[in-house]
This record gives sequence, structure tokens and C-alpha cells, in this order.
Amino acid sequence: MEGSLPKTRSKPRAASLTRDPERTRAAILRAATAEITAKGLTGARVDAIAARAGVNKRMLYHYFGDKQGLYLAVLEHTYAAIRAAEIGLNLTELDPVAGMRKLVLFTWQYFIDHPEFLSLLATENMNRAAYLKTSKQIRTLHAPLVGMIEVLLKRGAAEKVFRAGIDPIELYISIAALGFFYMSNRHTLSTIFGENLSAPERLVRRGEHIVEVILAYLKPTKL
Amino acid sequence: MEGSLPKTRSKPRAASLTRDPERTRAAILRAATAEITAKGLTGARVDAIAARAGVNKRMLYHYFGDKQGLYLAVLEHTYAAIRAAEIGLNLTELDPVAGMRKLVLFTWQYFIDHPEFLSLLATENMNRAAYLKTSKQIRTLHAPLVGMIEVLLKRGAAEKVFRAGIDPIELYISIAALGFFYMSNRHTLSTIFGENLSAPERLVRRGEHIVEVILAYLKPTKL
Amino acid sequence: MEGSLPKTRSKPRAASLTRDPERTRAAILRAATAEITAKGLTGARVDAIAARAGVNKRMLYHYFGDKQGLYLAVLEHTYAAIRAAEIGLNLTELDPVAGMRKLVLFTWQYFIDHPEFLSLLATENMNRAAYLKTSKQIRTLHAPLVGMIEVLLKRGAAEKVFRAGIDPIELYISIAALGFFYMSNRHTLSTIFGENLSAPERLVRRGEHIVEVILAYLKPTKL
Amino acid sequence: MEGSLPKTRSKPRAASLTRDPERTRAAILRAATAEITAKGLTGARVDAIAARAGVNKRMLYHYFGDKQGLYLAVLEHTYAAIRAAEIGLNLTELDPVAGMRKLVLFTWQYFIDHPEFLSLLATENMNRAAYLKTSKQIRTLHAPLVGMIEVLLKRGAAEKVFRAGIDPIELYISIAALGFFYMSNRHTLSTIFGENLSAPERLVRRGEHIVEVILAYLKPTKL
DNA sequence: CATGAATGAGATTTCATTCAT
DNA sequence: TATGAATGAAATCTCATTCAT
Repeated sequence: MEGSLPKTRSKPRAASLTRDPERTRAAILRAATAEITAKGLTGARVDAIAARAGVNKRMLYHYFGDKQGLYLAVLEHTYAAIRAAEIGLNLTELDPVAGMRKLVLFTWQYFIDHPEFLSLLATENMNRAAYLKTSKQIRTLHAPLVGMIEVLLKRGAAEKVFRAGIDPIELYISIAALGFFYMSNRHTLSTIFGENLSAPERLVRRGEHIVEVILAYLKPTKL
Repeated sequence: MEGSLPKTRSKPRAASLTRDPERTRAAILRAATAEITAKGLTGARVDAIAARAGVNKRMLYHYFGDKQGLYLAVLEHTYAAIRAAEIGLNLTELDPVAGMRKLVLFTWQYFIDHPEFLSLLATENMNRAAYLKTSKQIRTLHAPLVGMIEVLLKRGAAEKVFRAGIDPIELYISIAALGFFYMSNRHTLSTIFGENLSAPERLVRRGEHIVEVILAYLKPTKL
Repeated sequence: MEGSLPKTRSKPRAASLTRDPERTRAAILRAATAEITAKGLTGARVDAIAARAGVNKRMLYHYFGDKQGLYLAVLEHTYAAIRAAEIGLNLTELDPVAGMRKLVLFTWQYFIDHPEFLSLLATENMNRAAYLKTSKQIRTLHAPLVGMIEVLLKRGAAEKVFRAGIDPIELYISIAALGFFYMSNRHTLSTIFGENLSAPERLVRRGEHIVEVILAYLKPTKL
Repeated sequence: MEGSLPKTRSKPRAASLTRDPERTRAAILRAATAEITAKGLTGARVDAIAARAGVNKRMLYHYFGDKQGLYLAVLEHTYAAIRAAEIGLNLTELDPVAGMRKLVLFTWQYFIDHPEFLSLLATENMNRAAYLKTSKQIRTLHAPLVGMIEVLLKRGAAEKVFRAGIDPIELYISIAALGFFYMSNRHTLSTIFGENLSAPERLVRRGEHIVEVILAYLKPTKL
């Protein structure tokens, strides 16, 4: 009978914290992202990642093969995140100036919110993009972005609010550059200029500056 | 308390070829710069640096204390080099627009010519500028640069060729950003945009673009 | 920022024989005690300790952090051993004179049997007890010893077989001194006096001498 | 003429600090004694000795051959010093009790004043007196000391102030032990007993204790 | 006599990875 | 699935000693 008094209790198994493969995998990935973006690929320690994830070291190898495999997983996961975020941007429904402003500010805010993305790009560039080159999806994923910018530029030129002949890739690199460099290099810049560039109000001011620079560049020259 | 006489060590052999401390120090610094900028601080190997410099490993410790001391020396030396080059520009003798153009193009060309500078900054920022903050010279090293830009901006405003109220630090960060990001991230950018951003003629075009962006931003708004 | 994927390391081979953490830890501690007491802290070699323990060198760091941590463990373990042995004496059940005699002879025999204890103390005193001072257990470890001696002295005074007013710490230092110095300095003493102080019968005679000295000191002065 | 105005001054040679072999040798010996007694033989650093002596490292090798030779010189010099001090003790002119008291207090005070002597003995004993055994003088140097004690003991026995049948070597070892151990182990003893054994008034008290212990031992047993 | 740069051997410590349980 | 002890290779750093100047 089920309702009877307990006799000898069955030895309870040690309460394994996870036993949930998905959770374990996710915890490792999160820990690895933090560790690798903080210390770089060679600086990151496998032991530290396992400890941070609260998981046995052996599990890293079980799920990701080796440290390099873990790095690739982190990279893919991080890129996937930014792609997902970009989907929500419906620039083409706005007027050209408002659309451009939105793109610029979105990009800037994304860098503020995702320092791990900046770190990872730095790491990957030091690596001469060795991994990224092996990815087939990456390339096609950026076509829509360039397309969106092209549409904005064309409509802006037609409406005489933008100059004609702007190269969308050159422009996008500049939009990214103005935010990326500020955020990725804010520690050295703060040190050499003796100013705290990470202060929230300073970030707002930087965002406005970037918008100004980009819009000034796009503005048609008056006769 | 220490017992047992030490084993007599084996006799060292023939001494070095140089006996020229300055040369040795410089060779180590050069080798360390190359190795550290290629592999990062944790990725760089002390053995590799010594081998590249053609000196005994022991010398690195003799001259620089330890790996971190060597890294700090590389960092200071690299920063000093760009700031020294900037001083040689003599911008204040030119008219404001020409002076600004010269500064922008110099900065851009410097990044092209000194990829090690870009790498080192990336490494140091991953470290949250921990080493740079310990350097006492660094801060004063940058005052002249900001001063030069201020002079240019003031004279440009007086001559009505620049807008008034431009923040020189904000401006310098943008000048640097437009070149730095392009060069430091050229591997990933080339991959995602499917264009070889390292081609010489492409670099020239980027330089012109940066000048355009900066000058458009500085241009006074017509009424 | 760290670039360049790490070289894949060569695959480790067959694992150890034991897989018995307690045994491994104990083996390392035993080997370290032997090596450090024979050569001193700086003279002891980590490689030699690992070899003597029959374990991989890496394990020393796994269990004890570093060489200093290992030294501290040796120190604590060695002190704990003598204090534990003392507690087993049950002195308080004997009459005062017999109890004191037993304590003196026990202490003397302990020094004969544990030359590593003498060496370790010499090493640590050269260090100005720097390591011992960091140990939290050590202090409390000695309270029982002093307590035991106090009880003996009080009972002896009450029974008029000991003088009153004896300081237990001063007394214990003298008990230890008379044996410790003889054993720890027996090599130089044998040399300068031209007598083999390590001969078994000589050790017995010394033990009797120490008992005599201590009991003469404790004896109440007749009027 | 000597009184004329100076013309071109002869280039003054850099003011070499020493150029005085004896001074240099003595400085090295002093520095080596300090370093070796503080850190032990293996713990002492050749560089540190040279720096402390304010002398070029090469000089150590010039004067003493190698590190081991330097150790031997330190040992010899230190022994020579205690021998010199003992010469002034004219114990045999005093009455037995006063003479014994003087010997005990002299020995105690010598240990207080010469901690380097204690350290060196500890080091040499760890070394199993390997060096001391090679010295031919050492042995004969201690005969007078033993002789002095024998005379005191005999006269004391004759005058019925000392027991008969005391072994002078056993006694001397005890006299030395009671002071040596206290001083050489004062760091660990202070730590485990939680009392500052190095305080000046504490040292005075210890001296009195040692005298008491020794005289109680020598006292004839009343019938 | 004096300097200090240079050396080779070897010390301690770190690391990604694997294996017994 | 999960644990953490164990491993070999290689990293950083130290040291007594020698040599060119």
C-alpha cells in the first residue's frame, strides 16, 4: 500500500543539481562567453569556465569537444544574437533621416549593451577571422543590412535630404566605427584623456555626436 | 635554515656577441612588440621573444623584471612613438582646414603602417587598461595632442571655416575611430561584406572618406 | 585580447595507479616532510618531493596550492603530531613527581625519534616563524600542554614535593631545551667535544641527566 | 710651477669607493654573514650579498672562490669571534658558585648578542657539521673551556657547595642548551605560547631562571 | 681591481586534457 | 550523466657563475 508508514528509506541519490542537459549546456556557454570575452581565448581558463558554470570540467569536453570547439560555439551564439536583434528594425517604413537616426542609435546601443560582442570581434580579428571565414551563413546574413541601407540612401537622395553617391558599406563601417571604437577602447581612452568615458550621461552625449557626424556627412552640399 | 651544500653548477660557456646593453634592450623590446601584438599577452611566449631577439631568455628578466614589465615597456614605447610622430606634424603652422586634413590623414596612415599599435590597444582594453593605469608618463604624453587640436579648432572657428563649440576629445576619438575600427576589424569586415578591405587602393579611398566625414562635421551650418 | 588558437596539446597517457586522494595526500605530505627537513625549505626540490611520493608533480599543486602551502601543511601536521602524543600521556593521573618524570622522558624520546621535528623548527625559526604565524590552529593546539603542566605543578606544590611559584611556560621551555639542543646540535657538539653523542647508551644517560636537572630545580628548598 | 692657474684639468677618475682590498673583503664577509644567517645557505642569494656589501658580484668570486667558499669563511670568522670573547673569562679566580654564575650568564648574554652565531650553528648542524669536521683547530679550542669547568667543579665539590661526580661536558651542554634553545627558537615559542619572549625584561628573567636551574642541579643533596 | 651584461641549467608553476569511479 | 584526481608538456622565472670591457 502506498499510504503505509515508511520503512527503510531508500538511500536518496545525491541531489544532482542539473541532470538537465540543456541547462548544463547553456550554463557552460554563458560561462565561457563571460570568461573568453573577459580574458581572450588564450587567457581564458578551462577550470575557470567550469567553476563559473558550476559544472564539472569533464562536461565541457562532453558537450563541446575541446576549448577551441567551445570558442566556436561562443562565437556562433554571439553572432546569432545580434542577427536576431536586427530583425526587429523596420527602417524602410520610416522617412530617410529618421530611419538613419534609428539605425545609428540602434547600433550604438547594441554596442553599449553587448560588450562581449566587442570583445569577441577583437579576439576573432586578432585571429585574422580564421573561424568566421569557415562559416557559410555569416555572409548571407549581412545582405539584408546592406540592402536596408541602400534603400534608405536611395530614398534620401530622391528626396534631396541625402547626398547622392554614398557607398552603403563605407557608410555602415563608419557608423559602426564611431561607436565600436569608443566602447571597445574606452578603458585606454579614459586613461589617456583623464575622463570617465563610461559614465551614462557621457554615453548619451556620444550617441548624439555619432548621429550628428553621420547626418552631417549625408547632408547634400548647398550651392 | 638550510642544510646541504648546493651542487656546484655546470660552468657557463662563451658569452654573448654584443655586450651592447642598448642594442640588447632594443632588440628585446622589438621582439616583444612583434610577439605580443601577434598573439596577445597571454598568447605570447617568453621563449619565442628571446629567440626572436637573439638573446638569452635570462636577459628579458634582467632588463624588464618579468613578462608583465616587458609588456608595460612595450605599451609605453608604442604609445610614445605615435605621440612623438604627431608632434612632428607642426599642424599649427597650417591653415585650419589643411591642418585638420593633415591630422586625419596622418592618423589614418599611422594605423595602416603600425598594425602592432592596434593590436596592443585591443589587448590592453581587454585588460581594462590595468597596465596603462600604472604608467605615470602616459597621461602627460597626451596633453600636447589635445592642445594642438584645440588650437586648430579655435582658429577655424575664428576664420568661420569650422563650427564653434566642438569638443576636441570627442573629435579626436571620432578621427581615430573611423580609421582604427576599419583596420583592426578588417578581417571580419572583409569576410562579412565579401570585399577585400586591405587592398591598397581601397585604403586610399577609405582615407578620403574619413577626411570627408570629419570635414563635413566641422563645417559651419549655413543659414 | 588574445589571438591565435592554441596549439592542441599532446594527449596524456594512462592515469595513475591510486585514485585514492587520502593516500596521495598523505604520501605527498610524508615525502615533503622528509625532503624539507633534510634540505630546508629553499633547499628542498619540488621535483624530488613528487618523485619520493611517487606522484605526478602536478598533484602537489592540486592538494597544497604551492610549495609554501605544502610547507605550511608539513609544519602544522608535525606540530599536531607531538601535541597529540602528549595528550595520550595522561599525566594527571600520576603522582606529581612520576608525572613530571614521564613528561620529561617522553619529550626527550620524542626528539630522539623525530629528528624531522627538530629540523623543521630550525627552518621555521630561521624564517622568524613567518609561516607559523599564519596558522590559525597552532595557538589553540598548545593550550592543553600548558594546562597539564600547570595541574602537575599545583598538585606538586600542594603535596610539598615541588616548589611553589614555578612558571609552567618557563619550565616547559627548559625541559624542551635540554633535549632539543643536544639532539639538534649533536653534530657540532660531537665534533668539538670529541665524543659520539649519538651513541644509544649516551642518549640514555642524557635522558637521566635531564630528569635530574628538572627535578632538582622543582625540589622545595629545605630550611 | 705648482701655484699657477689650472689649465686643462686632468680627467678625474671616477671616485672608486673602495680600491681598498681589506675593506672590500670585510664588507663582503659582513654582508654574507648577515644574508646567510638570515636565510640559510641555500636561501642566501649571491646577488643580495653583493648588493648588501655595495660591491660588484665578481668580487665575491675574486676573494672567496665561490658561494661555498664564502660560507666557510663566514663560519670560520664567526667561530673565531666567540673564541676571542671566551679568553677574557677568568673563572678560576672566583669562588665556585660565583664562577659558575658568571659562566652561565656570559654564555646566555653571548647568545643574546650574537644571533648570527645561533643561526650558523643551526645551518651547520643541518649540514651534519660537514665543514666543522674538516677543521683541525676547532677541537683543541674547546679544551680550555672544559678544563675551566672541571676546575670549578672540583673546587666546588671540595668546598661542599657542589655535588661530586658531575660530568663537565654534560653540564656545559645543559648550560648552553637552556639559553640556546630559548633564543634560537624564540620565534616559534613566542607564537605557540602567545608571549613575546624577545622582550628585554623577559630575557633578564630567563637568565635568572637558567642560573637557578644550573645551581639547583649542582647543589649537594642534604642528608 | 672593478663592472655588470650575459649565460645555461634547472627551479617552480600552469594548463588543457583524460581516466577511474 | 557526472565527478574530480591524475597526467605530461610546456610555460615563467631564478640562480650561481663567467666574460668582455
